[in-house]
Amino acid sequence: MTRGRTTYEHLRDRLISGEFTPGQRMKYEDLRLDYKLSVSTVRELLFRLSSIGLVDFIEQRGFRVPKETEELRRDLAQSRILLETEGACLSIRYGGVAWESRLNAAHHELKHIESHVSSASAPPEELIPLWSTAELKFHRTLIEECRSEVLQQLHLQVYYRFRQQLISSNKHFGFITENVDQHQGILEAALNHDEDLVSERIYQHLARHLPEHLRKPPNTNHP
Amino acid sequence: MTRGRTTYEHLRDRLISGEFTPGQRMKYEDLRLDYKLSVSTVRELLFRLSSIGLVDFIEQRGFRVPKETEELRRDLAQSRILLETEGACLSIRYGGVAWESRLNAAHHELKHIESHVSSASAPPEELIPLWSTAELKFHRTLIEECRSEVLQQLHLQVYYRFRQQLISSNKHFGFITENVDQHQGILEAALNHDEDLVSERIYQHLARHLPEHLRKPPNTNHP
DNA sequence: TTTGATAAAAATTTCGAAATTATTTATATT
DNA sequence: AATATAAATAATTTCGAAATTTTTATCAAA
Repeated sequence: MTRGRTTYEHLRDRLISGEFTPGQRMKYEDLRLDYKLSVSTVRELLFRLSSIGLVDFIEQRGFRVPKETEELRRDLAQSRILLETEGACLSIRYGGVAWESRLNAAHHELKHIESHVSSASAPPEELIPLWSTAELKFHRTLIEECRSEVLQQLHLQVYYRFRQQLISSNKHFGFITENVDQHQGILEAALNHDEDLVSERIYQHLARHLPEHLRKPPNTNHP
Repeated sequence: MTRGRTTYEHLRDRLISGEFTPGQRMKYEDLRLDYKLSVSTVRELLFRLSSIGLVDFIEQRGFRVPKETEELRRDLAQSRILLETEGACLSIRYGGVAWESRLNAAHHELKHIESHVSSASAPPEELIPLWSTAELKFHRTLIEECRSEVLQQLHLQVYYRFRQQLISSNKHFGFITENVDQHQGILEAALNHDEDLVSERIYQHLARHLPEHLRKPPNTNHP
């Protein structure tokens, strides 16, 4: 494994766990010192990160952590709904028992972590990365049998950016108690092969990030 | 404007006009000589290109022009349908007269070029870039009032990759006579604010890239 | 002839500095 | 005091070469 790759992933995780302030400049010099790399390598890494939207690049004035805006959060939530409902419905259609079993496993893992988070008075800091990983895994598994690499790639991008937007605004890193039931609900609908219900529940899962006038259930893609 | 930027765009256009063979290696040395740049700069450009999927990057073995596969073409067509129908329907809902007028203009431009292409016995080589630009413009205008920056970004990525897949397989660079009527049909449905019909026609426009068993009209998102 | 090891060549990755451009600070003018 | 200009500083962009890794070529053994 190259140093570029490992550093890339490390930096990516820092970016989605809110270690940088929105709007902050990502200076080559700082990162060069952090990771003991040359500027060119740092620049290259930042380009890779910008390709999934985790940093913004502006010609001749470098890289910045994206600003947090209500608008972008809404946009990302809406895009997630579009991609995830489509992906989930296709997975229900094409996925077999093996998939259902993997989805079950991913949910079990997630539920386990969420129960720990919920029971504590304050969400314990050290569970953040664990929960993040498990939540991503669950949502990725949900769409993984859609038979569209492109859809899955796009979804991953949007998911990362969405998480990044939540992390620094929400002190609870995007976790709310409702999540537990919502994840459960999505799982059950998927196992029942109910495409409409899955769509509906994915929508409800993300609806709180939409403005009031958009908070009506979308008409399903798959009657 | 930096040299990086101009070269980036030049290279992007070469990639979507089929100047490179699918599977071909993008060697630093070759490009360095072509553009009189250093390797690091070339590498950086390739990373930027890979971020929109126009070249594939593999750790430790550089960049390649993506292979052409039936599968990927189908995937990209399907993804375009998803994004473009959603974007078009939202644009119909939110866009005003100004948008309709811009869409009309974009279509007029496209139609003009397409009439030239159709009348000729063989599609004239020099019209390829003109047609490409006009087609992109039309489809981008179609979704530009959807109020989702993210959706538009994703669509652009998918569009570029789709075009790249078509170019080298099809000697006619993706142009067929049916396009003329199809574009006309999409325009008319949009101007009539008929979301279902727009979805249906966008679908038909791209359906020939789908395998037989998927060639039924999708159930509309917006009853 | 094929297989597999070894050496040579070619390509990729990383570096640190030079050149360019933006930003800040200081100075002068209205 | 406010604005504009100029110098100083800081950051970005580009370079070309060194270090590493992969690929290709060569040759001996089965």
